[in-house]
Amino acid sequence: MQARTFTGSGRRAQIVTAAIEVIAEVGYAKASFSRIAKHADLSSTGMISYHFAGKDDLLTACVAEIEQVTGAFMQPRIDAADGHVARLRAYVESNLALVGEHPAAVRALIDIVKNAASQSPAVNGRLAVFEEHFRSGQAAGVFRPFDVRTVTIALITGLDAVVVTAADTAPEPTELARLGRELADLYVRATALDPEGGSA
Amino acid sequence: MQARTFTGSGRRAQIVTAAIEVIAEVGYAKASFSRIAKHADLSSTGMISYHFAGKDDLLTACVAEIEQVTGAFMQPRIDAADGHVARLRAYVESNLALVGEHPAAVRALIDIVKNAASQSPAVNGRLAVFEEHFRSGQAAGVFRPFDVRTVTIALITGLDAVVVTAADTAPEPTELARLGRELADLYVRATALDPEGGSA
Amino acid sequence: MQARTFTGSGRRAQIVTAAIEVIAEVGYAKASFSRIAKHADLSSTGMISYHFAGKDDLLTACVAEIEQVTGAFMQPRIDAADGHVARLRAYVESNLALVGEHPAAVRALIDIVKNAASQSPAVNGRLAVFEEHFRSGQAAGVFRPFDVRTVTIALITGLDAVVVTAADTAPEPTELARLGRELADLYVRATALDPEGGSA
Amino acid sequence: MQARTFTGSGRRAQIVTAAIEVIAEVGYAKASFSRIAKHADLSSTGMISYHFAGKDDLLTACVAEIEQVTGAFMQPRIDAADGHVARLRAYVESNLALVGEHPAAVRALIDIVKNAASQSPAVNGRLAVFEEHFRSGQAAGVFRPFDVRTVTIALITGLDAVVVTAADTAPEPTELARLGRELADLYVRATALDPEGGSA
DNA sequence: CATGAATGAGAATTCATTCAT
DNA sequence: GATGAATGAATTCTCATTCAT
Repeated sequence: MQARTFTGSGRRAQIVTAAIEVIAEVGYAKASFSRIAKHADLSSTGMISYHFAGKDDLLTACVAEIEQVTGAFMQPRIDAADGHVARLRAYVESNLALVGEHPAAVRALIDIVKNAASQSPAVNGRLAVFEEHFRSGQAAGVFRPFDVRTVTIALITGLDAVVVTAADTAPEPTELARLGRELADLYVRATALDPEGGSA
Repeated sequence: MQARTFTGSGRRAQIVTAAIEVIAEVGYAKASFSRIAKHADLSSTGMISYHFAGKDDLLTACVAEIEQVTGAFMQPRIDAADGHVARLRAYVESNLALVGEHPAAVRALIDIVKNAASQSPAVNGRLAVFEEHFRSGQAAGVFRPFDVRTVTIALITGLDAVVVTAADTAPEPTELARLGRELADLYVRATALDPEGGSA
Repeated sequence: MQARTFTGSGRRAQIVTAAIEVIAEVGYAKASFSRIAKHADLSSTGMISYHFAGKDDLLTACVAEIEQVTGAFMQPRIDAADGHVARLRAYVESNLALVGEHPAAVRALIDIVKNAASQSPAVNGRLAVFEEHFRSGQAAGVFRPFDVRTVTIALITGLDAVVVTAADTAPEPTELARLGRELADLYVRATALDPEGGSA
Repeated sequence: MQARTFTGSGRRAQIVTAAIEVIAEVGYAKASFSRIAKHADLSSTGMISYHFAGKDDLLTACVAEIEQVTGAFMQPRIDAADGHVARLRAYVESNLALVGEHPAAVRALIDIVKNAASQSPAVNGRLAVFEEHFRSGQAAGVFRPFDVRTVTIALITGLDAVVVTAADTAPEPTELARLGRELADLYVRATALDPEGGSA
């Protein structure tokens, strides 16, 4: 059922893997074809241009690959959670746990997202999932009424920033878990219904 | 009395202004000396190198200039607020309001911060102010106990992202005010003490 | 069998040749990538950067190429000479004869040597060969005892200067031969044992 | 009688002094107006262009100044020597002794001479003095007959090279004296008449 | 399919010189 | 006289892309 987001030929996969590692190491801005080719033990950058239509194409492939990997890690944890609030918490916590498993992928993804035009599909995809979650949660009466788009932007980028910070310092799994709980607490409180007995 | 944080000679100021506008327009990554020189009606990029020791120096000057401008707008509004919570709200709301006044400055600053090394003074300065505010608020018993650093990172970057989004769409002042209130609500709730009567 | 000290691909060789000629013409200091590219009919300096890691790399390749050429000319003449003194003479004379055969190579090499840091391998290599020759000659009792290093420096640079001067005026082979004899005489006398019957 | 080789106004002298020090430090090639201005505590390079017609003019002034200084040191020592051979020896030895007194001046002069066009007056001046000395010595029958020009070039540049090497290592005065004697020995032997009893 | 050489635009920086004040 | 801002050409190097083999 799963559409093949996979990178096709061996060469493509090899290049994508190298690109992700390079982006994670030196950042999006400095991830030139040269550097990626060198990292992938390719003798020339022509190779990359041959397999990808351009830098955007390569980046898209990287994002797809990363989402494959991160999805495989996070999705089961999110699915195991019951209810909108628990799923929000599971998202945040599994995202931080992910840092311990695939630090390069995480760092690369966030760096790409940060630098990509905000209209890019990758960015919008992540936003859309969150927005939908909040909207249905509001409909179900478990999230307070707030401007879904604005809150989504704030929370996702905040989460990204914490994840990047964590990835930079490579902390212990227990510390990652703590950060996840901290942030999940923050987000749950931020979106929770007002206490019912409140006079306001 | 105020030491001149101002950009010194006329030319320097002109270049800084142009640089800010260019960064706001095309982004940090593409803000080359060429582009800035063209924007500032300078005949050569050598001009810029003459007035600034390098790209870092120019960027630092830009940040200083922007902080001058934004501080002048936001500080009085923050100072007018009473108490930690109100000040947090004032910060968020005046930051959004600022978008209507100085969209280029806002966009440029955030782009610089995003791309600068996280150790840069500009970044750390903003974080430090927030952290201190949260810490004293916790001591005063108006914020719940949370990991100040983690929460600060999440909230500041979230705010930045909303601000950038707002700057991109150039909404009416009333819409900006609404966004400010939305986000302030979010942050106030996220950091508020638990209701005292709570059974949990 | 001889490992290829040769310049590898055709382009590299072409660039090295052009570089040597340019250095010979305008001197080390003014031998920019631009000039070399123009001389080699390359459309851009990027070409050179593509084939060589930097200016040092190109220069090293030039030196290797020149030493290849000059060695092929001088070595047989030196080897044909018998004894330390005759070999010293053969070195000096064949070096001046070389000017008639490869004036550009000779001029370029000396210019590079002059401007390179004195620690560069090219410089040290030439010195080492001479020093070893003097030392073994002293041990064999055919050269008087002198400070080998100091004398070597003086004689090599003196030889270089005469060679360059000769290269500048492009004299007849017979004139080159005469200059060679003159200088060889000078050096042989300078290093010869004192006459045995000398009272001093 | 001595024409005023002195640098005229205070500013000129200041610039010349700085230029000499900069050339001695970083070499002729990297001795830009910027660097010299900085070294001289001038706020702009325009100052230099104002006082000197161009780089050549400044260099000429440097050479004149250096020759003033070195002449003041060497000339008395040379004049004190009796006879052509002794004067040759005195020249060489005092030149090496000079390294201990004015290392910057020595280094700068040689660097300028090395890089200047061989037709420059500075270069020719030094050669002419030597040539004249050798010629009159030959006429007086104290030097053997040799090609004066060729030998002069070889010996002067050899001397320069040893001097530079010495200047780089900044040895003790006694070591400088030893080097001077070594080289003087070399040159005296190289130019000496054949032993009279020789059958040739 | 794959390669690696070629391309040409663009990057930041340094340079000697000029010129209005 | 003196200044320092301005100039524009030149420097090495990197970039993404193209193309013939």
